[in-house]
Amino acid sequence: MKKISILDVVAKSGVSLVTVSRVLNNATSVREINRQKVLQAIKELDYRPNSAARSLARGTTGLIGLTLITLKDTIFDGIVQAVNECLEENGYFLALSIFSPTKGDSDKQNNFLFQEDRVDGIIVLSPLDEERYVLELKRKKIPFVIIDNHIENTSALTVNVDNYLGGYEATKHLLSLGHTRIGHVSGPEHFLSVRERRRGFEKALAEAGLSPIIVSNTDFGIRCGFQIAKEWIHSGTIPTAVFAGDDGLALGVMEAFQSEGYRIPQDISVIGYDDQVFASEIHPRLTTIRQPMEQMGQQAVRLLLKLIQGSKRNASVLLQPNLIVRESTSKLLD
Amino acid sequence: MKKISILDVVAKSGVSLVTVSRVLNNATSVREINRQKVLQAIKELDYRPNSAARSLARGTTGLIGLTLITLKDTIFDGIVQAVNECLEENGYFLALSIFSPTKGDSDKQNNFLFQEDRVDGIIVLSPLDEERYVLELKRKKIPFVIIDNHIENTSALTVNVDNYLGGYEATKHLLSLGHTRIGHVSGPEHFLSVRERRRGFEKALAEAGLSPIIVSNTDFGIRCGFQIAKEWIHSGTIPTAVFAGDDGLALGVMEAFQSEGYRIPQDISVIGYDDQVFASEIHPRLTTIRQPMEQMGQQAVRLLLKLIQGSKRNASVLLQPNLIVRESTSKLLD
DNA sequence: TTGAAAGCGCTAACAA
DNA sequence: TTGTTAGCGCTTTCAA
Repeated sequence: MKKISILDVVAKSGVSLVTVSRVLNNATSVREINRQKVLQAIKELDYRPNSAARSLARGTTGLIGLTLITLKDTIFDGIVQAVNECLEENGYFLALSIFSPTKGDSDKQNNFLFQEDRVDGIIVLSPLDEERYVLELKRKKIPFVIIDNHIENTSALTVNVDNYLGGYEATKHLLSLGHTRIGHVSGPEHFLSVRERRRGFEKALAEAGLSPIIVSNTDFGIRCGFQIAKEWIHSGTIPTAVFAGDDGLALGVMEAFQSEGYRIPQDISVIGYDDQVFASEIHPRLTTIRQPMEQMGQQAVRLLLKLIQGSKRNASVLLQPNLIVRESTSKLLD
Repeated sequence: MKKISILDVVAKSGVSLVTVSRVLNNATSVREINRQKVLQAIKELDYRPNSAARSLARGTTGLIGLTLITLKDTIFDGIVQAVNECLEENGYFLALSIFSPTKGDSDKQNNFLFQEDRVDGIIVLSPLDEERYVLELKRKKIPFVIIDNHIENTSALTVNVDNYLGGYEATKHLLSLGHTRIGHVSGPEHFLSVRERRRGFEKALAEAGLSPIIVSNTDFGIRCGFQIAKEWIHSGTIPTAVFAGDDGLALGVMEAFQSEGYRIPQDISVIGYDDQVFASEIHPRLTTIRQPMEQMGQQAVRLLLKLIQGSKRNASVLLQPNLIVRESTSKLLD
């Protein structure tokens, strides 16, 4: 039993190969009766066109790649789901690929899905080794868009969320609740997003005529937040509100204060960043800054498809984050 | 500037097309001097073979697909990384695909990466609509392996972890710490894994001549665990140790007890299941049952490649979970 | 509205 | 060790 091809459809339907091809591609110039014959034959044979042959003849694959560095970050889900849906609507398929630069030596770094012309374009999600990555894609002339890029003034097309604004809004929220003793824990300095969030934080405080009560930077994650907050407590500098640079840090900070007998939010308000899955599940539910995942995915697809269609004059996108007020922040009690 | 093809390499190197092809495929039968000429030409032209043409000529794609239902589950990362690495070692590429059955109506359900012969085989990770999925893959004659299947006595090749054993070991751990008043919160009954874990739990207790102090089943997740534990507390039935059916439930249970003034693990021990990323980061760090992700990935690849190579007599794999003792469980104090 | 013919870029017999 | 010759299965001019 061999693989059935278009020729089998030709034989069964009685029309020419070209006509079958036309039906497959929804060409209008096919008499309805012939179209039905073809459709019938296709159904009976359970025929599906060979994609390699199609790609070869057309010069395109209908596949869009999206590279991820990890599956451990639950905020990616929203972006990827949106990209998936959006591509589907446009007749493309999505293929995700894990790309951890730790693994790939510069030699074998092209040893992944996109070494060859397997995709028509790529969406790069929060790349680690961005510079080299961009260079490689440009050299291969693969259309691409970066979501959440880390390099300032990149020449690549990007979709980003305004981290400065996020930090600003988070801090304004704490200020609006009456807090004046506000601390900040942030992630590693070398992330552009980290610096931007802090800049927004400082700007909001400055506008209120205040200074941060305490600021620490560390790595992302629950344990780092925990440790920093413990240090604060032991140093005797206790803020009434904390802006944490990510939800993991926020959770760690809450745990640390709680373990020392402080109540959240009655004694100390905490706001996070990202709206990870756990943010809305823990107790108290975490107030945080949410990045508009759906929009990020949609905009990236929109940009990429325009790029593929040869459009010039495309512009990078900067989206706005949203404040999600939940239970971990409250009015300052006196 | 048009796309360069093998013909350009032929022109530049001076040897025949077939020889170039042989060099590309590492055939041994090429004189070293010619091989060098070809390699040189390839380098100068920055030539890379067209994968569609290759696939068409060879009849295989060199791509393996892996379907995920969500990126919100951090335990998938280990499996996917292992699969990625393992495939690479075997000369294959990995393409992940999101497949949420909620989206796909039965009509357009084939409207995803694997509708056509785009991959040589598929690894299905924890499918939701397993039955239909399996049927579809069989109909299309795509070789596949399921990791973490939910249907008992499936005819498909599977890689699973022994959930019965996991539940048993978790409970033995609590027993070995001297606990006798042990409760269990589990996920939805319709998951095979949920039933198996509970069976192991009950078996271990029975062997010790004990009965569960309290058992509840609910949905997975932090909030459900929180709620159940609150109910227990209000009902006045307080265990000294809890086996939670997943880490989210465990965290929720801990939060609930802590919020009522109980200390973990001094007053109550809690053990989870899965070893999610947060399990080792929260305070106290969660004792849990870990599924051997790397092995799962490796075994799935091994099975799938054998299947693709036409091997008969392949057997499904059942792996053993591991107890990870951390800080959320301790000896019963009296 | 249809069809014949010429590729798309590569691999794989089969000879030489 | 090399090269010649057919395809792989489909799309796409170009005529009819």
